[in-house]
Amino acid sequence: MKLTTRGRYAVTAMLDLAINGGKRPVSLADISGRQEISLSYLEQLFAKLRREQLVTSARGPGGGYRLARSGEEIFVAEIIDAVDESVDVTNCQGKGNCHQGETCLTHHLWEDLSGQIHDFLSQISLCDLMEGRGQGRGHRGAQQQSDG
Amino acid sequence: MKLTTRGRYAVTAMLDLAINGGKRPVSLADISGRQEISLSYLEQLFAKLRREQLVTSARGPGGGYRLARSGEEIFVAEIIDAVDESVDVTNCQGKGNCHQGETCLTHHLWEDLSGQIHDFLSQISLCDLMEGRGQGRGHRGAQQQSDG
DNA sequence: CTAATTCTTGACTAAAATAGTCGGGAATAA
DNA sequence: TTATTCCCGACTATTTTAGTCAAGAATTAG
Repeated sequence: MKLTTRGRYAVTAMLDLAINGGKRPVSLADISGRQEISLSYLEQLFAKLRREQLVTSARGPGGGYRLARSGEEIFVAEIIDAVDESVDVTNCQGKGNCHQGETCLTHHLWEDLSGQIHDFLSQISLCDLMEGRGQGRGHRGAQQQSDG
Repeated sequence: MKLTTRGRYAVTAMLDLAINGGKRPVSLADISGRQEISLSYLEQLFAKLRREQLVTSARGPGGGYRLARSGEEIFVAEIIDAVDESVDVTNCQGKGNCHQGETCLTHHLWEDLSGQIHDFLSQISLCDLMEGRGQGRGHRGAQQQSDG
């Protein structure tokens, strides 16, 4: 698991798709305009998102992209996984050739931690983000209250 | 919040410090040897860790670094924050000059999400990692059992 | 004091990742 | 047929990451 601007772009774009995608597909040009992400960069990202079957595409005029599933069934972790290859936690690549075990220990721990973050993000769907729920549980105190 | 190998190095190094640091400080040379991280790179990381008061230093023979607080009071999020400047979630820098509000919406959401990850990592202390608890709750099933 | 050890700092470099560009194509709807 | 849109690969610039080097300051041991 890795967390960079690239993943943010992908989540943002998918969210745009979720928000603006009704019956008709949404073109990358539209997303590019709204979210101020370069078109060609979006193309690269969506190539990956399509490969991971998070979106479907339609060519030709009026074409564009659609979510492959409903927003409730697409999770942030999937999106980030699709576009950000995960860091390799490897000095030893699991070869077990760490001289002292210490190395392996910390690698294991990081891997575990990374897995927890992944699990965490696997609970947050596009729908959750849209509805401002974030994660569906109360969290971070009072951010919902200002306009309540 | 950002999650890269650099942060992993920092967490690993701090964990090494927590494990191997008794009464005497631990030298970067030792950590470098054990964790196979280049000495000079560690120097850079620890400069930041020291600036953020996560470690204290002692020069001269027998010198090295010590945790500034107990392992229970140092959290993963702090370590990562210290060495990885956070991604800026900004097209509009909060200036509010987003033409449609859409942009601001997604930025806000990402910011929120990022905050949640941060909160999550703020709950995990070095001690938790050492004790293999990860986060102190049951999670990810059976990872402790293989060598039990 | 001297010498060895260790942190401290800054400048520099190489390699990789990120973000973005360009150009040609293929499918499709109008 | 033509405009639109995805599709794809190669290319480039910038930034970040990781690592190197060298000089210097503090401290302990002898």
